[in-house]
Amino acid sequence: MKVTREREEVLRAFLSADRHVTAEDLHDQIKKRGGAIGLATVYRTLHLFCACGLAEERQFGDGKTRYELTYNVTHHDHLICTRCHTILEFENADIELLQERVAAKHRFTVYRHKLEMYGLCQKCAETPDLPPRPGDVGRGRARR
Amino acid sequence: MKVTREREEVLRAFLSADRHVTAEDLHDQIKKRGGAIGLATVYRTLHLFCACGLAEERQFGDGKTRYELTYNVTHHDHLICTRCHTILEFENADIELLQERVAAKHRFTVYRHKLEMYGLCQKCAETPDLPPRPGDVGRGRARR
DNA sequence: ATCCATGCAAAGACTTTGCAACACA
DNA sequence: TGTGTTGCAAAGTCTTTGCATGGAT
Repeated sequence: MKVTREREEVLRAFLSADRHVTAEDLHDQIKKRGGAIGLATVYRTLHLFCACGLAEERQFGDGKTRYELTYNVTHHDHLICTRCHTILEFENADIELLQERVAAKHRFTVYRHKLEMYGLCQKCAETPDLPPRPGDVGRGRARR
Repeated sequence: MKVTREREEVLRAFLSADRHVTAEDLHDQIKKRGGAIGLATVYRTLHLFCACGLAEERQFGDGKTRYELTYNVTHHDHLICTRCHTILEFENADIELLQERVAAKHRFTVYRHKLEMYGLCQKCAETPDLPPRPGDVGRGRARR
C-alpha cells in the first residue's frame, strides 16, 4: 500500500480529532491546517483504513457515517446525548456475556455487535433551557 | 388526523409485511396489489406513524431506513444475518438491567437504546457456498 | 368550503465513481 | 517508468420539499 501525503494527513487528523468523526470533519480539519485534499480522497482513505482494520464505521442515526480509529482499541459501546451530541464510551463484560448467551440460544454466530443508548448526558439533563428532544436522533436521517 | 385511502393502504401493507421494511418495500407492495400511491406519500405517512407512536425507524447499517410497527409491541433487540438478511428479535431483561446500571453510573438519562448483533444465522453458517461477509453490513451505506 | 393530503418532479444531503493528471516506489 | 492515487465534477441513492391539484370532514 502506498504512503501518500494525503493518507498521512488523514491519519494525522484522525489521531488528533474526536473519537467519532465524519469524513467531512476530517476534511475540514485538514483544510484548516492548510492541507489540501479532496473530500473524495478522504472517503477513499477511510474505506481503506476500515478494510485494513485500522478504523470502523458507525452510524448513530443522524444520517452521517462516523469513523472511529480502532487500532489497538478494545471493544466498547456508546452512550449518545441527543442534545449536545456528546458520545460516552463504556465497556461491560457482563453485558457481553449475556449477549453471547442470547446469540447461542438462537444458534447465531456473531461477528460484530453494537449497543447504543440515546438520551441526555448529565449536563443536558440539568439544563432545561431547550426542551429535550430524545426522538431526534436514532430515527434516521436528520430532518431539514 | 385524516383517514385517507393512502394511509389505510400503508397501514395494511405494513401489517402484512415483514417486521422490518423500507419505504420502498411498502411502496412496491402497495403497487403490486394494484394500489396507487406516491413514494413521497409513503415516507410522509411513515413519519406520521412514527410521530404518533405507531412505528419506529431503525437503521441496520445498509444505508436504508427501516420501519417497524411498534403498536402494542414490547421492546426487543435484533440479531441480523449479514448474509441472508434475516432479522431475529429477542428480549433479555438481564441485559436491560445492566444497561440501566451503566447509564446510571455515567449519570445518563436514557430514552431509547438499541442492541444489534451482526453475524450469521444458523442456516447461513451451515452453508459454506458463499463466503460469509460479516463486514458488509453494519458499516455504512451499501457499496455499489 | 376549508384545510389538509397527494403526486410529481425537483431539490438536498451524503457518498461513490469516471477520468485525466499526477505521484510514489 | 508503471501502477496506483488524487481531484474534480458528475452521477447515484435515499429522502424531503414545493406547488398545484384533489379529497376528507
